Amino acid sequence: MATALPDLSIRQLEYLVAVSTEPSWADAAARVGVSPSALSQGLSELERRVGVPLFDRDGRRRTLRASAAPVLAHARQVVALTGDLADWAERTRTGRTGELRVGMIDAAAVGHYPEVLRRFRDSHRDLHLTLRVAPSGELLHEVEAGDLDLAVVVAGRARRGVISEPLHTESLAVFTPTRGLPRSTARWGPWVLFAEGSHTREIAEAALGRLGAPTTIVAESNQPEVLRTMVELGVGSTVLPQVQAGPSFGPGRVIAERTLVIARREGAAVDPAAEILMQALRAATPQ
Amino acid sequence: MATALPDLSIRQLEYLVAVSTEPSWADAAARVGVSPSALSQGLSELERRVGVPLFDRDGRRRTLRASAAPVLAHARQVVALTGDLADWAERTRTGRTGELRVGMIDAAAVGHYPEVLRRFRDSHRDLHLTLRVAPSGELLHEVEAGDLDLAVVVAGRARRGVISEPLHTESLAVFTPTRGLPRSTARWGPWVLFAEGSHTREIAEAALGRLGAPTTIVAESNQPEVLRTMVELGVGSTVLPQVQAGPSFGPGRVIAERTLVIARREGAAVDPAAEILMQALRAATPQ
DNA sequence: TGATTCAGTGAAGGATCTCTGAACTATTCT
DNA sequence: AGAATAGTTCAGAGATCCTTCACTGAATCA
Repeated sequence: MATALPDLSIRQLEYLVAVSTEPSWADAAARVGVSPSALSQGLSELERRVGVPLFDRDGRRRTLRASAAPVLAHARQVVALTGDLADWAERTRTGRTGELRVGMIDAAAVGHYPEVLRRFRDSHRDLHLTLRVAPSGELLHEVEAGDLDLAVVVAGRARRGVISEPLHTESLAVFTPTRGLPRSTARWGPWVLFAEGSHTREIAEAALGRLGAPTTIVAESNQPEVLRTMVELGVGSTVLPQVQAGPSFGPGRVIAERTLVIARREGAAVDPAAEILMQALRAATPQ
Repeated sequence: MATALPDLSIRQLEYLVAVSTEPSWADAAARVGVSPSALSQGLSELERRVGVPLFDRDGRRRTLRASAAPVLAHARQVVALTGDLADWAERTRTGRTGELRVGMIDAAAVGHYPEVLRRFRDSHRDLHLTLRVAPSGELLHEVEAGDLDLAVVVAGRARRGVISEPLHTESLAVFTPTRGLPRSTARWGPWVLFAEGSHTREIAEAALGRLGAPTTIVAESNQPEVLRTMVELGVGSTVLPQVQAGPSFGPGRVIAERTLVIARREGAAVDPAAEILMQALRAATPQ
């Protein structure tokens, strides 16, 4: 039962299979890419470890004994299984199989990287990719909990257990219902901003504070669509990244920057598929 | 397809299985009888060879990732298969399974070693043992052709491709229908002997020639039973080993010796079961 | 808060494996 | 008989694997 298992190497089993298939040992050695000497020694070692005679000597030739059939069958099976495993590993390494859970804030998913996502999805058909779009805070929480392999969020306070890598910096600008902004920042506002807890809102509020503008909030939402509509209706001004302002507004007045980062759970091994997607994200980022 | 297979050692796969079963790596190391360090290094090496991350780091602890499941399944399967192989090897090594083809001349099978055969058969129930009883010449031919693993025959001319080992020497004696043998060897005979081609007949004829006895043959058979009956009927005298003369005759006059040998095919690996039977034969031989 | 213990890692060193290349031997071919 | 073929053995280089020992991070205890 709990017999110590003989430490047969896959290599030796391959030798055995090769010898059983090829006409001569020299051919077999060539097939497994090794010198005839190594093959000979390896098979002697295999025989020693199994502890049962496997070959008959016919002059200088060694031939497989009939009684070695079970060993040969074992070798074939293990070699085949290892081949399957190698295939699986190769697919996993190239991100062509497995599972990948990605989180992105809406600006990343819809504004900056929709093409990257589409291409990645296309070229990894068998990869089970799930994309979750939510505000940074929520996504970071899920990364921390191990529910996401990867997330693109707005940089904020460092969060323990999560490491992040800067990806893209963009400016935040003020957009107003009227044609221009008042000269005096004291007459800016009131505001229609992202909801409490949003990193971008924190950045905007801090910037407005520095500029001496009042920070009266008259409406909030996490949907930029909603914010834009409010502005169009004249409810107030908003602070948005360019990509989310849409074409109906002018260029806007830049008041701050925000940085998108790739966040991953600390200590988690980097899944090959995640690595590939990260490469693609970096490559698709201007500058 | 023809991807080079990673040379995963059975050892490393055992480590993986142990780690998946035991609560801590230290326990796992103890179970496979190795230092924690060796286990740690072995698993790192396994991970490197598979080329896919298998563990997550949780502080100083490493835990199996869910995505490593296929590797673990592979490891379990290969370890189980290797266990089966080890069992088979153990059974084969102790002669408890497999096949063994043995040849014996009748004197050996019926006279000298019936008990050895019975005991061997009893203690190796699952061994497929076939026993062929025939004259030495035929048996040697079959040994040479690889149809027998082992034969007990009368020593004769060396035959190429067959090696033999002396087992037992016994005397050949003359048995006559009358109470005694004539003084003069010239009046011995006529003879009832083993058939042409028998080693024992050759030995007997040579001995009779040396003694100056006539070698007129009046009957021949390979069955000692037949020879004995002929002698009882007064057809002639015979030359037999003691064991085949039977109790109805006196001690007989010793005129020669013959040697029983164990013959095996040259170059053929010694089957463990054959080795065990040979031991038993040697042990059962007096002197 | 700091000491202690536990689980695992990393480096050094030695034993063992396993490969290559070269010399060698038995067999087969011509 | 001599050459060619097939396989083995040997010595040595390099890889691998294991042990010991020192160490770190985390958890626990006081």
